Amino acid sequence: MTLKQLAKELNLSFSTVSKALRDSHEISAATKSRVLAKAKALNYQVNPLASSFRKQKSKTIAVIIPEVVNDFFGPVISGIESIAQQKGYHVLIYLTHEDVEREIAITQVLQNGRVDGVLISLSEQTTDTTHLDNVRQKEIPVVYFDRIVENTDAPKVTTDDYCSGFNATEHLIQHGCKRIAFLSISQNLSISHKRLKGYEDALNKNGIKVHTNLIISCERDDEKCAATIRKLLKQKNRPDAIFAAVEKLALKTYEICHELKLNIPTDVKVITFSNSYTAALLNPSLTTITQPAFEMGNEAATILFKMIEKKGYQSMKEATTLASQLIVRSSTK
Amino acid sequence: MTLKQLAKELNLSFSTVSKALRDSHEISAATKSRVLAKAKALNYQVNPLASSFRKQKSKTIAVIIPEVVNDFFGPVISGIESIAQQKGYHVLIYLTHEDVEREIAITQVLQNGRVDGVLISLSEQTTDTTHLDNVRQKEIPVVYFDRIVENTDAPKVTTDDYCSGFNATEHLIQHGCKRIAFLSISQNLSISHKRLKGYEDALNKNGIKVHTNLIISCERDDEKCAATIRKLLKQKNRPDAIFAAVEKLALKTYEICHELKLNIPTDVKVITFSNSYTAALLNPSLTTITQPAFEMGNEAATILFKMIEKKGYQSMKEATTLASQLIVRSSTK
DNA sequence: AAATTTTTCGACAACGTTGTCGTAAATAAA
DNA sequence: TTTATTTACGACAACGTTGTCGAAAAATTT
Repeated sequence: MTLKQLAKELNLSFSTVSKALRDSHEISAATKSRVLAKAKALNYQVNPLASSFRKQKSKTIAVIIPEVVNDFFGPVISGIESIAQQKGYHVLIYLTHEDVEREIAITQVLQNGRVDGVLISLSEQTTDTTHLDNVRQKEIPVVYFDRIVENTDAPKVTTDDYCSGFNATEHLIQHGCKRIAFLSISQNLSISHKRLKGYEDALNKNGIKVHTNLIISCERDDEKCAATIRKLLKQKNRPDAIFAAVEKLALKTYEICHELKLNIPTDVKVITFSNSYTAALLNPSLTTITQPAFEMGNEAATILFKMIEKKGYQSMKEATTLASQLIVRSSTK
Repeated sequence: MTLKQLAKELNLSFSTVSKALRDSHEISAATKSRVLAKAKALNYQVNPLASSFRKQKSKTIAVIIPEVVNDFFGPVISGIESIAQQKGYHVLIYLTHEDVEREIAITQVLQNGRVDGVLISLSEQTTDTTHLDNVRQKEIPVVYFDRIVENTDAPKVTTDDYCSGFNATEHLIQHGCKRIAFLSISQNLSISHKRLKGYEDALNKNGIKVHTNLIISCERDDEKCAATIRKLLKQKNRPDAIFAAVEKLALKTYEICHELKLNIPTDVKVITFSNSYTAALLNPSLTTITQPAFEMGNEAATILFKMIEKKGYQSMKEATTLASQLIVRSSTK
């Protein structure tokens, strides 16, 4: 059932029918309702491929994320999707698997009208973002969230990573910790930087020297990761607290502590960034800095749609910061 | 940069250029390489909107799932996306939030060429699937996964829910349990049915009477859910084991047990379907039936692409069953 | 009643691509 | 050499929709 067929049924020109369906002021109320009724009766629906092609608007956005196998990106997607569904937009999802080459390949494919906007959380390998600047040059708005890049005038949505890092560290210090190790995954990510800066500043403020050998960047590989943590906790001068920048590292720490018969929190206190519901149920329950993941998706999508809908999106360069929550549980008591 | 502009640069007709780019046998090797070189030099990319429209193929599939905020659907998406990326397809994601009306609205939107295929895991409210039959009638293949519908000849991918239910129950019986409660969320879902059937058959086989008041279907609402479990565990004749059909209910059980000072596994043993990595780290570690989520996404996508690519997809009606894994931990020892 | 404006609709040309068909030129078969 | 066949390209018409423009008909103003 196409527009032309519908028009023939109605004895109207197809341009009239088209305008009637889109509630154009050029069409009388009488014919509008006649068209609408017939369209409903014959279950006519516009062909989105044709419509998108004609208008050069896809009514689709892309979400590019490293992976979706943790408790952070799931809610983020949910937050994005709820706004998109509201606005009548469709959501394409792409996973980079932390691979910058894939990230580049994906952005390449988006450059030609397939999407009207892009939401991205960078891969841990990404240092340069010309591939995203290329997208933006094609008038396709880009919003960064969580894993952002600093030196861009594109809008970004993050949580207050510096404050969270600072507060988490002070929390440990207040509970008597002197040798606090900082575990993160990638040196490239701005979130790692900021969390680390918060950590360092908190130590300095409290008169604790920053030991670079307590600042550890783990590999992606699960085994190497475990080995690093094991080595850290086995050394004579072992840290009395672990501050993990990502949940995975905290869970590995739990495993290793169990293996080495180290008690949490007596021997080692543990704090981590995490959005996992099960943190409260761990043994011992895990103190977390929990990010407002759903809200972050929501906020990023809202900004993106503003940019898509208004043309003056060039002006939108603000950085939005959402507050994370420090949830104190047994692992730091 | 369009095809026409590219053709003008090359002093060729745009149909020649089009054919050269798609490696048509009608074009000589010499001009092909000339075209390809120029296209690369000018960074020409086909307009996907135009191409899709012309061919009436979107190179896009839809994934419709209830939600993405648990450890099951995340890996499923990952499994789907990896195949799609391989095949050069794009993945649209839609969340029903367990709402059948939304599910219907979503399928409505997909009917007109926006996607070449659909992967779906039904909402817990869905009993009737004419909305998906409508999609299939429009020659758009549909593959069901995990939360499927029985009475359809569309392909379906599930895990061996009956066996898992049976084995989990026998596992509890072998550990001395007599009063095993079965907790699920929806009566509509075929997975719930099958898991329940496995539970019942295991009881019968072992000479244990099936008590209908131990078969409990929880509401979606978190509070009501907790109240139901609390009531169950507070009664004089309380069950000595909980078999949860979904992870959420097992975690709620943990919470309530903590609240009521009931010891797991001494007072109550707990087993659940779950894909959570943290199950091993809970207090006590949680015995799970773990589904091969990533593989399920992979398998479903593979079948869908076969149907999309071959025209003889009408013949594909098989049901694929993947094996789940019973991982015994402390909560049932 | 004439002139002007508004309302309401139809004709038509895009949007960029793909596939069919026609047709020269080049090659092969008669 | 003539005829048949293949090769290599161009012309052109779609695909279904939207937006511009023109023009009758109706309503309004002079």
